[in-house]
Amino acid sequence: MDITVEQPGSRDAERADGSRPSGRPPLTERRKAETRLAIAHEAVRLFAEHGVAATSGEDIARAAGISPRTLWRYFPSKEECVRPLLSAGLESAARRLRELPAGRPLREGLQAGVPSAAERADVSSALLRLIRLLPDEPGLRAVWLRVHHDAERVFTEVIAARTGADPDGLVPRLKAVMLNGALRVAAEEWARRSAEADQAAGDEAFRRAVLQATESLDI
Amino acid sequence: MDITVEQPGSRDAERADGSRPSGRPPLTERRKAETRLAIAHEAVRLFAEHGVAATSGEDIARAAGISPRTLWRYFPSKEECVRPLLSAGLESAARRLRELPAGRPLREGLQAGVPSAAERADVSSALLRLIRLLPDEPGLRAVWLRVHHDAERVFTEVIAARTGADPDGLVPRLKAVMLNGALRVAAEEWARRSAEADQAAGDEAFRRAVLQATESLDI
DNA sequence: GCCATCATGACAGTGAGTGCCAAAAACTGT
DNA sequence: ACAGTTTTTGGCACTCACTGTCATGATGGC
Repeated sequence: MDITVEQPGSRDAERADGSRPSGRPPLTERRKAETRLAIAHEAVRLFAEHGVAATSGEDIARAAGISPRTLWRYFPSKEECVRPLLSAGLESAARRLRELPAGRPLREGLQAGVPSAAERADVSSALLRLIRLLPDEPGLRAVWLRVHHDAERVFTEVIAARTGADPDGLVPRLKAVMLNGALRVAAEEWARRSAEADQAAGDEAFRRAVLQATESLDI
Repeated sequence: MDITVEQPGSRDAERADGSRPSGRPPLTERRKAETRLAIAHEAVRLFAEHGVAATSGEDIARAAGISPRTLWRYFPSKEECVRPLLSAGLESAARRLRELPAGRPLREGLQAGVPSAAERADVSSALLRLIRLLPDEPGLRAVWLRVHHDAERVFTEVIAARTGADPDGLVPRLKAVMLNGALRVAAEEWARRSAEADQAAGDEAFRRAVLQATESLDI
């Protein structure tokens, strides 16, 4: 379910079966998730305004209203602060694919587009700004690549389950990685076209890329 | 030709037309390339023996017989020290694709396998050890991903030139990224099988992955 | 309201990475 | 071979990303 790697601050996320460890209050959990997202938004804003290099961890912490020590407990590096925004679309895509009725081609679960996948408008607009930062910011690009890399495992499992193939086999992994790369390009294209033209053009570009990829992969 | 990003220490690599800036002596150039590779080998050895976290930049510099300050001029981070090994195979693959006669399918330029692409036995064996470190070392995995990301541009151009498509268009980029991901999986599979079984098995796995990918991409 | 648990913050420390300048080495021409 | 120039290297001091540890405060269970 959860694509992001375990953060030191979220010691007890939900288990695979949905139960919570002892009696962990969802209130605290929710507040922590909000803090995570607030940090991400502030980080993107500062990165966009001054660049990554000129933004210190202390700056981000101050903007988010927490101490630097707490910031490092939420994220292992300042670049990683933007991860919640970058991974939102992929998590949503993975969820859709899992819930897709058997027999339907995977592309049906992927053509919803980025903005509807992000679900919240502020997330979507922050994501747009963020993706436009990627070409000039190698550190953020690295996070973008890592986020997608983390998603490969999930896609592999989904594809294997759907085609009845061995999840550790070569073909499902190959298709998953290729699909994943296509989703990355599609998202980048979405951001480019959304900024150049309008949102509809961005969505259209996303859909076209997904279709092209899923057809050639036959999924 | 050169996939690796420009390093601060190599201020004047060869130009695209093959000429050198003023009268830059190839002797110095060659010595620097040797130093780069020597650093890479020592870094892999130390990373494999003690782990990345327990290996300091000073350790690598001492093993390579240079000062720490010089090490940071050759590479921007200790993880990046392994880049020359990781990028060797991709550079070789890109070269093969460029030199492939027009009309031939791209897969013919890719099926040579990793070891022959690395050309030197010590590079190939170091690469094998290195790829086996990737699952446990997030920092090195990030370099692996970045190296492949850097190769995407080259593959895009090759594919666009071969199919007569617009190099800035969606389809060439899509195919390049997907092919690139497949090459990454193929190399990982090569390393796994080479260690589990023997070199022939590794080569076979590599070839199978490349064939599968190029066929579905129709290149 | 009391207790256990856990998130937060303050402080000090490590080490990666950089700017700056001086020394050394390599290349140029004569 | 030698002088002059350019380039590479090394030493030093510095910044800052990030961590271990402990004290403190907030939260939830009872």
